Amino acid sequence: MSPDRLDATFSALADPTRRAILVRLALGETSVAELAAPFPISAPAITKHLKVLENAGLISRGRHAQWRPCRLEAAPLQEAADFIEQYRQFWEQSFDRLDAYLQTLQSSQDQSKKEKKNGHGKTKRSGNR
Amino acid sequence: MSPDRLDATFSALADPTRRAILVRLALGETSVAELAAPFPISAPAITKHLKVLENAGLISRGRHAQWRPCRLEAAPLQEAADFIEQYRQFWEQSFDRLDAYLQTLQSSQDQSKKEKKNGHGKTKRSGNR
DNA sequence: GTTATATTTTACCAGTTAGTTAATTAACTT
DNA sequence: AAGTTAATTAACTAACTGGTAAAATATAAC
Repeated sequence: MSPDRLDATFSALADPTRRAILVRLALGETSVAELAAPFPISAPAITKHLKVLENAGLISRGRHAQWRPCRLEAAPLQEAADFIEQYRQFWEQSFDRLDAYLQTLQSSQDQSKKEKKNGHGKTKRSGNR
Repeated sequence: MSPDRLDATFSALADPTRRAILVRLALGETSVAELAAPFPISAPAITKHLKVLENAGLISRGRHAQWRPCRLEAAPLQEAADFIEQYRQFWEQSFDRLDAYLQTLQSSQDQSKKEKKNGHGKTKRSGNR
């Protein structure tokens, strides 16, 4: 997955207007005017947002008379989710390293008592979903 | 979850240098100099990137002599993942709506033959993980 | 063919961003 | 106290962003 693509996806997602547009589009294909309706900004501003989303590959456009309907293209979103997921795995790993570290600390302190009960909440951390 | 927080998280993730820093930090806490090493940019530029990440809550900083080590804070990342996940569910739903639509189309065409075999690949779309 | 509707393009502006170099702060080392 | 190392702040610049208003384009409807 190219970094440029991730750049484009994440920066498209960084704007609340654009996120709202995506959520609306998940309900189905629709016109620019209907997309624009909820927002207090001008039509050209919406056109610009749509161009950002299109360049990021998050939406595509059609033609129907004087309307240019927008439809969702979810693939890049999936890539972004995958990046975060991969990252989340790293994060899990660093917890594991912390576990291991704390365990060695504890066992060096508890040399006399052979039991090492471990478990400082390993199962608690936000689940694997 | 506040929109501002999502804005900050996604725009922090929109830069490849910052993503690389996060991935490095997932391997463990480290100094600014070590974080800067792989990149062809100046130290002040790295300081700025770290400030962006810190403002987004994605990292936090410590003190150890003249070093200010950075450590990962994964919670906002999780929120971003949750947003995308929620969105992905919408996306699934729109596939379901498409399913329903195509099914009505097919059944209106196939009025004579009562069988409606459905399944145009419903199980194929990227799984629920 | 004129008029109305939907959308985009153009030209502009203010604020932000990512980078630079030079100077500054903070802490350790001798 | 003087010097070294780590990192930040300050001041500046070029490019990008999100917005505007006004003009242009494209299609439909009369």
